[in-house]
Amino acid sequence: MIKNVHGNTVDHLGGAIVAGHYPVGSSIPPEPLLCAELGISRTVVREAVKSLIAKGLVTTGPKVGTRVQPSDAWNWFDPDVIIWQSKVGLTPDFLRDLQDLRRVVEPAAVRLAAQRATNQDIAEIEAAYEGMRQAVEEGGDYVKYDLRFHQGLLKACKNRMLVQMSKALSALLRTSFEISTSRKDGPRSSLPLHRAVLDAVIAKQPAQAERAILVLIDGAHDDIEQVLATRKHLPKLNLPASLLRAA
Amino acid sequence: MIKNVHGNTVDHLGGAIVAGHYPVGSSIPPEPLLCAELGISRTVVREAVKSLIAKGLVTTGPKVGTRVQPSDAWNWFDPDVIIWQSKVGLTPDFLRDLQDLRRVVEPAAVRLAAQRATNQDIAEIEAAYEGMRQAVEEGGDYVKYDLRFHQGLLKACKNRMLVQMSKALSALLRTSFEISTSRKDGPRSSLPLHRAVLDAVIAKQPAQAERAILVLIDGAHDDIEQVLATRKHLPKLNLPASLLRAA
DNA sequence: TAAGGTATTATCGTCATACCATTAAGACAT
DNA sequence: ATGTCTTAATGGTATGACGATAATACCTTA
Repeated sequence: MIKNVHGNTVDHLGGAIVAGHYPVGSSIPPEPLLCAELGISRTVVREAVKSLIAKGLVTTGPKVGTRVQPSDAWNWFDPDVIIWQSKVGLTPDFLRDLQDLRRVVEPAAVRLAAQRATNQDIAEIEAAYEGMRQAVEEGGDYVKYDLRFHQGLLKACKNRMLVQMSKALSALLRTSFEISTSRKDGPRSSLPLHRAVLDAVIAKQPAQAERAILVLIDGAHDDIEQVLATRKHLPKLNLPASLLRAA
Repeated sequence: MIKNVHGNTVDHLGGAIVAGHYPVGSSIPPEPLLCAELGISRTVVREAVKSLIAKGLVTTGPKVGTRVQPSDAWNWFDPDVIIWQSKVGLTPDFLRDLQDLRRVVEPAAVRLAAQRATNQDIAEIEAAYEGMRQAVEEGGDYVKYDLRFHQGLLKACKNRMLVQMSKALSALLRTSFEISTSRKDGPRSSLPLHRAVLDAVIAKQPAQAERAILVLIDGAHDDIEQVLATRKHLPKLNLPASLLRAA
């Protein structure tokens, strides 16, 4: 953590921008200032800014400085952008967008997975399921295997775009899973739902698999809604840092 | 073209990587070599590489050099990556991935649009439709307005992620539209289908809108399949450069 | 006074050089 | 044959200089 100057700088600036620290359309401090503030050389600042440009967060130009782009120009599927947004707080808007996305992507993905999954894919998902089952019965990291289960599904549909999305979704999935897990008998009750999805995929029954995962997703959706409702007095929902390290 | 050294360098390297010029997992030439080959300073090379890292194309490390990442680690929703892939040739695989994606995203987006579109959104889509109609009857750039029509729909669903996707999809949409347009009475016959989608959105009938756009998509899908079949002897389908400038 | 062109200046863009840090690979010893 | 050490290749960081560009201020002129 003490080294990695470039990575830290990108994180710092990207996080600050996503956090709304710099108003959209305005310029962030000029390069020399950033050098001084962060105690780094101009080289690092410039390379960090280049990374931010590639992620669509800013544009640059002589005399105009480095300007923050409107948020709909950002590359919202960039894992870093998702992480930063998660860190600054999962606003209801952001959660709704991600829930929409999940409801769009996952059913379609399992439909494809039921048609295209290889034995290898199925073995991996089965292993993840086994991990979940063990976590319920003997204790263990349930969320970890839950994540692996869903990412296995996304991977099994053999579509690069959808696989890419699984990375972006992972932040939401973690949140979603953490919330579900923290509720009463979450894991134990959702285990059979997962089993149903997996069985349908193994049986190559796309429609059935889609129905099964919709149950799962809508359940998670309800959980999140409830938690948001009870925390409505808070402007935003902060995640423990531990949730954000895995993407 | 004579200036913009950084942009040109990113394009050059990114294009070469996506084109498979450097085998996955191997290293691209060391920085000093690239400086010599491209006649640029090391600063530019390094900043370009940082951009490529941000797009997920490569990783770097001392002694190991700059290594090309496997293609499923790339940020496939980055407009540049899409452009480069389009330039190198739309392989059947890539087209299939994009078709899948379109079939997943657009129906869902239209469903949401039918629920959330503002009058402003509808006015824009209506204007695009009017452009299409005029292009059919009096001649004009049909594809331009077709694109605008579909992007208007994506925009109307008020979801940042889906809007983002519209940018990535635009390369495919252009191809798709160009192909459809080049077939018999494509535009004239698809005009009423577009009208049906728009009417359903205006009437706030999500299910109906979804059905309507599925007809549209599957029609385009068939057209592309046919064109691919007749060109099967070609390893890839090259696009005219003129199609690639708009993303 | 108002309008338009010109000079100034702030800021990024590019280049060049030097030195540091990391690590893969090969030499060496056990 | 295996583990350890040295080393050299490569990227990482720092610094300084100059060019290019666009916003701003200023100055000229009608």
